[in-house]
Amino acid sequence: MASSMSAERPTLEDVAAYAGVSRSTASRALNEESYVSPRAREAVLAAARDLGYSPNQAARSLVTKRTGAVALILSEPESKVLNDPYFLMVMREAFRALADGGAQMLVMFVDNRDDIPRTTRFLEGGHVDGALVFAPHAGDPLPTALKLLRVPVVFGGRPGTASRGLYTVDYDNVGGAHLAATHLIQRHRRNIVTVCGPQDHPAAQDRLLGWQKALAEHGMPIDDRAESGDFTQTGGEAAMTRLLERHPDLDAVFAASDPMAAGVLQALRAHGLRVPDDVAVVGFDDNPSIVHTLKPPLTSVHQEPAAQVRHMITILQCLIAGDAPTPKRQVLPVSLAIRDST
Amino acid sequence: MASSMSAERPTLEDVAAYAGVSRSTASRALNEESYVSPRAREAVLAAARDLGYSPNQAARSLVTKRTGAVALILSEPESKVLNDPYFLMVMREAFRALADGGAQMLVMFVDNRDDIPRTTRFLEGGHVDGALVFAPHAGDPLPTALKLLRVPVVFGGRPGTASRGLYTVDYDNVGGAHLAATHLIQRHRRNIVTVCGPQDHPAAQDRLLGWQKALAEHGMPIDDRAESGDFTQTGGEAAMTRLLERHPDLDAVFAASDPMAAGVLQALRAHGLRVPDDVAVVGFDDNPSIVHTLKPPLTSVHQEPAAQVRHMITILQCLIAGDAPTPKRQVLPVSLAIRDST
DNA sequence: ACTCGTTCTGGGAGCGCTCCCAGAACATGC
DNA sequence: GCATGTTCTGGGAGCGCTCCCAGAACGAGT
Repeated sequence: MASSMSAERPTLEDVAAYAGVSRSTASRALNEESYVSPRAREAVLAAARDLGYSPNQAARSLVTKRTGAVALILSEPESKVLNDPYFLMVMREAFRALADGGAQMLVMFVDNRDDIPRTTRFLEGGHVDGALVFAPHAGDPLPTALKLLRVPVVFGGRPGTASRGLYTVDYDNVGGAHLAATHLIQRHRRNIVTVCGPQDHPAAQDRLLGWQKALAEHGMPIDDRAESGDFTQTGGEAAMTRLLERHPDLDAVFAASDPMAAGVLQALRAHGLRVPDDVAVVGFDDNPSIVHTLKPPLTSVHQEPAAQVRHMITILQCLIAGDAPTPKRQVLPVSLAIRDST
Repeated sequence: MASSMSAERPTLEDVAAYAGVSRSTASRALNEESYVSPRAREAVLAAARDLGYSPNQAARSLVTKRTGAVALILSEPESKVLNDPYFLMVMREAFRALADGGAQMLVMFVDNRDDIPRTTRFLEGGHVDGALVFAPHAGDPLPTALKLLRVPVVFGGRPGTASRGLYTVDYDNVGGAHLAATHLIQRHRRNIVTVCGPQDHPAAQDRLLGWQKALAEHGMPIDDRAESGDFTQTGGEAAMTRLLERHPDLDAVFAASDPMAAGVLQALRAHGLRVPDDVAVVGFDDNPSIVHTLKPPLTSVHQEPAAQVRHMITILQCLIAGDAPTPKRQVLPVSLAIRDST
């Protein structure tokens, strides 16, 4: 009763037989190598089309030692990631860029320390050719753990722990904050405060630093003028309220993220202050789904997640190919998108 | 110069040799099969530990015809997904549930029709054992395309097109909307409107239907009392403004999503109406990052994305194992989380 | 002693592919 | 004619694993 099922997937051998050539020639034709006669190539491609052939990845990667897959690792506690459209943009861009290069994207979340052994074991297991990692938290032990592996890894943003020697693609957070603060100064604001991010975040540290630098360059006071939010809207609102108590006469705010800027606007409205007439506000991220829905539309430091991800993938592909690109740390420029809030 | 590199990954043969048994016995010991003496099993496990052995997945799946990977396919245009924390919750839950079962999660986005061939080709290619698909849009051609494949597929939510014969795990949208409207009626509201979702969305259709049913059961008017938002906050605000013009004396609103409910609250505030004193508001989704930040906290129809995803995975695993679970269409119950907005 | 039955073991085959290498086919030079 | 390429082809080997099957080892019953 062993009648041959038509449901069997055709193999390379089937394609070769159908095309009247050998397995080797079929393989060469499909992999677009040289040393294949046009006649043979045509025949093989036609056969593959007719039979609906698609190569068995398992067999291929068994010999090439390549899986054609890349892991995207997001290391942030659940609550944070859920509210952050940034990660979704990153995921989409990564998927798209990888798919265009014929690679698959394997997503992994790391919620807590317990997930780390599983993650490293997985990466060591040879399931993927490399990994893109976002671990924005300073205390995160993941980067250190991954450093020991032989798997190529590229980090998005500056990881807080032991970033030395790692491949990273970061934004110019210092420069962006500097840009924002300078813009406020040019708008003749003289009483500038900041709602900064949590200082266990390298990105938040850099943004605070840039703000401080710009103000110091113009001889303006920085002490006691920074309040930390937690990168969320409610956190931004609370921080702004505290700042207003301390500096009732402030005339400009640099918020280290767009959601916090939204909170800032709320707090200002609650205090009866007009934007930008009484107080100018700048955000950071230039998140399209936030800046345009706010009233007034928010001036914000613009960064390009797509560019970051594509950069990371380029570097990773070099590493996978065996090259060691320099420099290890790349910093992408940011710009300022000026709107009605300043 | 062919000195053996210590960087070489150990194979099963190495483990067997180290343990002093054969390849077959080593395989049996590691795969926890019977017919292995305790002595041999111990030796093999110790050897695997000592050598840091992890099996080559490619080689394994070449013979087992299983990849141990499942695709998660999200079919929604970019703009929608970015604002929707629902998808991120789904992704995390799916990752976690699959990882616990030893399976990998491969994420794919389908933005437009052009992505469909790539997606089907990929699924046909045998890269994954099955797929979880979210395609909430009614016109989406993806479900029909996937129907023709031999790969097990389970849908989240009722796909608009040709849902007959597909495996689906949906929420009781009709029941949830009915629950919400009935609750408003019990709160002695007599002038109830709804901000419904886009009617090319099966879920939105169901929610409108449930609202209509509840009102009809109590002999209340439904004509001219539904305005469509696009599931976003701004859409909800606009729809509410239109409803207020038409029914200035309305005293309750059922919004078919939480973001739209947020817009409803904004519009009501702009019209100087108090919630819940003048107007009661119910949302849908019970999105934790929305309902608690609104003022007042929002009464909303509660659903459990985690339960949905786990259900989908259970069914998918059955299908992969070769079973055909019945019924094909599962509907999960929803409840009402009552807060201060009603 | 011998047959059974059960538990355990090792080797062979083979999954579908890529790589290597020997050699065929063809053109080009003297 | 023969030596010398260059282009093209097919078969063999082998990647690391699982499965099958023959047979060893061991006990228990006659």
